[in-house]
Formats: sequence, C-alpha cells, structure tokens
Amino acid sequence: MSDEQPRTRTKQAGAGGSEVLWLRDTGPRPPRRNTPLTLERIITAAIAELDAAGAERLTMRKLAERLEVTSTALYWHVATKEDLLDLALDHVVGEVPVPAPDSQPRAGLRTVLTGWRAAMLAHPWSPGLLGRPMLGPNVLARTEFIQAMLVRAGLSGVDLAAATRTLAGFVIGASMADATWRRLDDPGAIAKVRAHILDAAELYPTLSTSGFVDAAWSDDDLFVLGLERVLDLLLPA
Amino acid sequence: MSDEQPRTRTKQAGAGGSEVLWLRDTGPRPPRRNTPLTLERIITAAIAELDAAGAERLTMRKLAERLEVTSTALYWHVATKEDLLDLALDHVVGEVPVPAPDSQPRAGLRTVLTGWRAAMLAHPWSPGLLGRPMLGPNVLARTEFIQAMLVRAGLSGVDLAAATRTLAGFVIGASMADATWRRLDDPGAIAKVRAHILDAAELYPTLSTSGFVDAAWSDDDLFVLGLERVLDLLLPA
DNA sequence: ACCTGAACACCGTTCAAGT
DNA sequence: ACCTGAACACCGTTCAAGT
Repeated sequence: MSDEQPRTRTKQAGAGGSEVLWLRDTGPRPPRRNTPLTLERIITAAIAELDAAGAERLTMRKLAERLEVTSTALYWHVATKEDLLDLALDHVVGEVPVPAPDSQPRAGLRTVLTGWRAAMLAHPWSPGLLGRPMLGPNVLARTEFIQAMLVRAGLSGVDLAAATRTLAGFVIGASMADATWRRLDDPGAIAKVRAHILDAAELYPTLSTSGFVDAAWSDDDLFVLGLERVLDLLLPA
Repeated sequence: MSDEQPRTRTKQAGAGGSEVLWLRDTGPRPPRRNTPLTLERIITAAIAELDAAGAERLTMRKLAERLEVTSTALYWHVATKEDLLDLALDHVVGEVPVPAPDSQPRAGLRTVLTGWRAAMLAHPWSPGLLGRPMLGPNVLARTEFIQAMLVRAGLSGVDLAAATRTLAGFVIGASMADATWRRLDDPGAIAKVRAHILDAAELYPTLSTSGFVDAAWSDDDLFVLGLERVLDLLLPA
C-alpha cells in the first residue's frame, strides 16, 4: 500500500542483459506469474471489467492490466475481442440455473425466463450484446429447456416455433429495454425524459397522461405480469 | 473515369502560398464544395455506409471520405459518433409511416408493428443499436401511437403499461433475432449451426428434432403469427 | 507452451488556423 | 459559419523473440 511502484519487474534503462554480473538480481528468480492465465480467468476478468467500466469501454489493454499481463498475451487464449464478448455473454447466461427437466411446464418456464432476465440485468451491458449470434452452450441449453417445456405442454409444429420465438423475444426485448434505463446512470435522466415528453404534450397526448413517464410500476412487476399473461396465451389450459 | 487523381485540390509539395504568382492557378477559384454539408446529408450517408459496411465498421473517417470532406468537418454538425448513431436509428424508424390516429386499434397496431420490424430489418445493423435510449422524435411518435391505440381499445393503468412493454418487447426481440441471422451472411452459417446442434443431439434432444434448426417457416410468417396471437391476448374482444 | 516487446495500421476527437 | 490540417491519445492485432 505504501509502495506505489508497479509489481512487475522494472525495466532497467538501456539494459539488455549487458548489466555487470554483480549488479544483477540474485537469489531465486521470481516466478514468472503467480497465477497462470487461463481462458476462464480472462472471461471472469472481462465480466468484472465490463461491470465496472461499462459496455463499450472494455479494452484488451485495460483487461490485460487487470490480469497483470501484456495485452498481446490475451491473444494466445482468445482469437479476437469479439470472441471474448461472446464468451462473456454466454457465461452470464450460464448464471441462470436450468430447472430440472421434469418440471411442470409453466413453473419451469417461469423460472428460466425470470432468471434469464435477472442474470442479464445483473450485468446491464449484456443485453447490448444480444445482437450477436447466441449459440454458446449455456444459451443453447436454456433454449433446449424452453422448447422441451413447450413440447411437454403439448405444442408442436408452427405453434411450437412461434411460441419459442415469442418467449425469447419477450425476454430479450424486456431485458434490453430495462437494461437501457439502468445503464442511464445520469440520476436526472429519467426526470429529463419526463420533462421532455411533458413539454411536448401536444405531440404526445397519450404518453404524457398515461403514466408512461411516471414509472408508477417497477420493471420487475411489469415483467412478471406480462410474462404470466403470455404464458396464459401460449400454454393450453 | 480515365483520370484516377482525387478531385480535391492537390497539395503542392512544400507549398505554403509561396508559389510564384504566375504559376498559381488562375481563373475562378473552384467553389469550396459542390454541396454543403448538412446534418441531413451526414445521416443519410451514415445509413448508406452502415448498410454497405455493416454495423461496427462505420468510421468517421470513411464516412467523411464518402462525403468528400475531412473527418473533422463532421464534428461541426455532430457532437459525437454515438449521437450520429442515435440519429441514424431514429431516422430508420422514421421510415415507418404512422397510421392515421383514428385507425381501428387492432389494424393500427398491426400496421405500425409490422412496419417497424420491416424498417429495421431493411437495415440489419439497426436492431443492434436498440441498446441505446430510444428517445428520438420518430420513436416517440410511434410509441405514442401504440399507446393511443391501446387506450382506445380500453386499456389503462397497469394493464396499459404492461401491454405497451409486451408489444415493444415483442417487436424488439423479434427484430434483433431476425437481424442477427440476416447479418450472418456466411452462406454456410445456418448449415453449420444445424450440424453443430445435430452433432450434440444428446444435449439438445428437443432442438434437434423440433424443426428448430430446419427453418421450415419464414421469419416473417412466424412474426405475423405471433403478433396476431399477442394482439388476441392484449385486446379485449 | 505461454508470454513479452515492438510495431502496424488504424481509431475518435480537439483545436488552431484558414476562408 | 463552416471547413482543413496537424496532432493527441488511444485502439485491436500480428509477429518475432524470449523462457
């Protein structure tokens, strides 16, 4: 704490191994790294960095610094930054437990979908990554579970396909919208939006009077309410 | 066509106005620009660039090149690249006409929502921008219309709030998912996904047999089908 | 096998200066 | 008012080289 020097071996000015023997560091040479770099550690650090710094402020260089390695070292474990983002997103989705396969369809769906949204909102940058192909093992496992529940509930064919899309769209859309507001950390932002819409009340007669700007109900409550109704729709009684 | 030289005035080597008078360009000096830069032109060019180059490959420098100006010139009209993206997204949404305010609720909703999705899919990079606060005038006008229709259909209070979110989420989610696939231009990509899931059929027993990987139904059909059902749900008969 | 160091080819943005 | 040119402080990524 009292020592502000970086912990990495300090580079001697102009040195290149040509230092006098007696002046060189003696004793057991310091281990190259305390903890070796692994893909797992990189992903964890990336998520931490994303949580801290926000969505597009993640940098391979800053990430490397957090891991106490060179930025170029990361490329031994990961092909590209985009790949890393895909891995981070799938990792976040993996935080949602998949319910037992013999769950009651409705209860099972309620659990995965609520959990999925919760996991993404816990990392508000993650919905912003939904535009990329979601084919990670964790995402696929949860998609598999969702379809399995729908099949067990009696759906098949087009109905099954449409229901899967409706549910996925519902979660994705809700998470994106909610995450947008949570990321808008500017404390006065909501107030500003409110004022902006109320100022143009002639343009937005409904929005300005419907409670849309008042946040009278919580994101969570509205999500659960909407989800229950959608489940009513999709699952034959 | 036969002249490969750039059309901008070529910079004389080492010149600084110190050229001999008689060797200077004579005649009417060329007009500074054929068409002056405006915010409107910048947005249009940005959309063209995004359509051509894809989502995150838009560069202020390449955009400037397309407009035959310096990249720094753009900053006189636009504060930041992010602002420009917000403007582009709102512009795209503006391509959807807002139906007449006295539309039948169900018909009106069907029209805006289908149009909204169509406009975004026409610019497959646009759903990727949905993570940013959508408060442009075009977006707000369409949100206003949606709520107006719901109110006319008899909704209010929590029901209205939940219905608005469900509809918005439905369109956003569907557009994002569909756009992802359309952007995945790799022609063999779908085949690869298919193979990947079928290879791990033990992990994905439902996905591999439900038609999920077969694209048996078109995006458009499934969207319309899902939308009708959601409208059934939300609009009291 | 795993990591460093130097280097390449870019970025977005600022700012003084020109017209 | 509107645009250019030069410059700053970064980026992601490649590649030879070290251990």
